Amino acid sequence: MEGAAVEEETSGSALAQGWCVLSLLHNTIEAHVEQALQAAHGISSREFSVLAALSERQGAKMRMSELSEAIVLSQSATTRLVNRLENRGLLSRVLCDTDRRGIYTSVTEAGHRLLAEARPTNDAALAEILRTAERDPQLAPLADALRRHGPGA
Amino acid sequence: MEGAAVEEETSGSALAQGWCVLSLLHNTIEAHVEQALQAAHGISSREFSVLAALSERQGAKMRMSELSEAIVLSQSATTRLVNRLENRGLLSRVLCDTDRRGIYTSVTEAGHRLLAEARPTNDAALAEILRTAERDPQLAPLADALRRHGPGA
DNA sequence: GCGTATTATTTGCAAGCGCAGGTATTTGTG
DNA sequence: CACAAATACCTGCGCTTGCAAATAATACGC
Repeated sequence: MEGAAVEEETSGSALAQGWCVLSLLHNTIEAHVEQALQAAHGISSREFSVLAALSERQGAKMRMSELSEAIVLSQSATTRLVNRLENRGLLSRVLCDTDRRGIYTSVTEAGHRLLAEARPTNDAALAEILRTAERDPQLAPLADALRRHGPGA
Repeated sequence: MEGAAVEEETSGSALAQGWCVLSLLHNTIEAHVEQALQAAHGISSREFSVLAALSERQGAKMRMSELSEAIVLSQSATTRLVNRLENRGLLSRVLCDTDRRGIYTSVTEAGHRLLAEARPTNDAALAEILRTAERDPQLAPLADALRRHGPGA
């Protein structure tokens, strides 16, 4: 009786309902991962994602505009995010010699080390919150899809 | 032009990779929906979700703490978010008479009207960005799961 | 080469967020 | 009833964000 608090029929479309669930799942995971990363390594979820995204490029570098697109963040926010990480010595800016407007952002040695340290924390937090999510009937379908990382692929 | 830019092998775990994709999908959808709702009705994606969440409760009301849990937001942010919506006349606070600490937040008539107006915008923006997402091989699996709103359910 | 449009990045500003701390109310212990 | 602990909500403060405008460099037309 008391477990049946969420029985709405969602007067919005099925798509809106799905988006609502996706959003809920995302926000829940992010909050959990954020806390874990912040507590263990002093970096935010977004900062981690920047390091992770960059490290997956050859040379671990990317242009500012590419980066902002990759993490879906405004260019101004990306500039300051990179500033912060640069000030902590985790990233460094490298001028592009063929186009002096362009700036490559690259992961430093310290950045690679921090990323290597933080990855297990990230994975553990992810696994933990996903286990929890899979127990919620509303979240379970998407959570499963996430775990399997796509049905066909 | 450079459509084949995403060929990384993602040195992180499969879970981390899945989370990265989920995050990308979420942020992309949110950015798109945010713009649509803001442009057409002057409300943010979060404000819409508050109205939607409340309207699905009988009486269209909820306690502050319930609300902050439902939309995964801190209590302080929830307080101010409700303040803003209250100042616009979309929500109203109702004191709980059995526990004078508790406050029910309820959707006003104007709030219901705005929600009714904004739903089509929300649905259209959602449908549009989802069509786009389904063309991205990286996003397609999750986007499909979202459209079907769960494989089994 | 000169001037204009375009592209890449940064900065000013106001708004929203989380954390820590504060107030008001209820609950539990005696 | 008195008092401490817990609960529900609000406020001060610093940080991050997005939008719009500024800056710097390239590309194009002439």
